[in-house]
Amino acid sequence: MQLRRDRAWDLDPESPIGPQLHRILRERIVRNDLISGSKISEPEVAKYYSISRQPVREAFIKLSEEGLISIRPQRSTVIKKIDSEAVLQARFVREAIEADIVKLLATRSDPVLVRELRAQLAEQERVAAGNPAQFIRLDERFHRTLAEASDNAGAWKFVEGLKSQMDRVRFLSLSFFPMPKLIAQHKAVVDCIETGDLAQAESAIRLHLKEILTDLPEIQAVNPEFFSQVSE
Amino acid sequence: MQLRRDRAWDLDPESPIGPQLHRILRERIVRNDLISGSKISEPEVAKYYSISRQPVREAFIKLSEEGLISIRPQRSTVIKKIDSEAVLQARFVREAIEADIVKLLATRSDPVLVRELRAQLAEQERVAAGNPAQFIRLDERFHRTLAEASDNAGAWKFVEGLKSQMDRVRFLSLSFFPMPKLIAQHKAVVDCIETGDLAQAESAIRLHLKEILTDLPEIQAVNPEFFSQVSE
DNA sequence: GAAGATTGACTTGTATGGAAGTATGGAGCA
DNA sequence: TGCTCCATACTTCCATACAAGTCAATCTTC
Repeated sequence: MQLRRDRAWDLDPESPIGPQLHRILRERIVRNDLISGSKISEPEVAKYYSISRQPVREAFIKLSEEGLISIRPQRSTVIKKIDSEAVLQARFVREAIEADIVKLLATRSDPVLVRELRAQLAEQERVAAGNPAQFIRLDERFHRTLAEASDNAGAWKFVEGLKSQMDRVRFLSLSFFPMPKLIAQHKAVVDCIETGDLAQAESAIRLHLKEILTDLPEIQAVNPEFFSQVSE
Repeated sequence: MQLRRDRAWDLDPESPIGPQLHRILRERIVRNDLISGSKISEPEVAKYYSISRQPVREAFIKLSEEGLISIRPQRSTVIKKIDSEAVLQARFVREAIEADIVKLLATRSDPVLVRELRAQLAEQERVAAGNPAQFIRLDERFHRTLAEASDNAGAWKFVEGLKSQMDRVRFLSLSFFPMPKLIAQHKAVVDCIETGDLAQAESAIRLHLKEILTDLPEIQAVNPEFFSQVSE
């Protein structure tokens, strides 16, 4: 498969290799740098990164649990195509979690948090025009900030896992996705947190997280080769 | 450590050993069969089950991700004590997910599902008197049925991971936990699903999942040695 | 007797070799 | 030409060996 054409994905031989490799491979899969549907094998990756097969195997197992690859013993391991059903389920769970998080934040209405969020909003608007990839980073930071501010840092670990499924879709269509709209939705959430309006805050974040529902069919129609759906 | 005194926890050499061992060890930890705070090592477990270190290692990694053990490289691996903070966070996330699931089910109000749930309620009442451990199984089945009926089978995978933290607390005090009350709460949820009352359904499941909040302090006070809290 | 250095028995992380199963391509035959 | 069989090259899974770090007890030294 097309493992070559790497860039700065280097790993530090001083710290445990397995987890490092897991992050690297996940990133490459989510960004569609590693093409979905293609095969990938332990010795191949091991040789490429000049490490043994054991850490590779451990990374593979984690990727498999996230639903990004499919390990078929004695057959092969393939990078799964995007399963739109899995994306929808991840989105459902994520909406449920973040809705409760935002409700919690609205009951508190912490001024320090609001100021931090507004600073992030400004930064989002600054990069909104030109850099979609960078915006995705800022978006992740925004949602992580919400989770951690609710004293549920543990909750973010789950949301993070759910995001990888959704992010695969996003990276498919970096060009057309409506950053100004998303920023406005972020702003609505912050406003409701500030005013302490629970119901409005909840519906604002739920609306925001439903955005992908409208985009998904389009993106899937444009890039059918990246989705499993009926085929296979 | 006290790995001996096993019972029927045997593994099938025909199917992959790593995942099997993971389930077995998780079960033993959750049931406090393996004492929290004690050390556990790869070669020890490998020798006991007459397998190599490799599958054991894979099981350990998974347990570590669930927050049940703590792997300290070159030092040792210990079975984590119950972190009441982690329990609370798991509970929070679980409530959020299941609340949305039940809301979804109430909008549909599927008679077939309701009949299935009522059958489970009857079974719960049948064993309620004598067998707390069996009740926990039925309780898990009840909640899993809800998740799967919402066409979000994927969501259950997450709830399952969250449950392990909460179940550790439950197994600490099998004697005093109010099965009739819990069954009544289950029944309230089913009733609301049947009548299609979204708001009532949501508050019913949320109330049900808040039950552990009242029990946790008591249980922790009675069994302080199983909790981390202040000490380390 | 007390404090410090050292050796040895642990721990987990990584590397490598063998075993069992599967897919594939070519040879042989009808 | 088309089908069957078989050998070979893959794959993942498990076992074993080595490497590097940590901890504790013991021995030495003051």
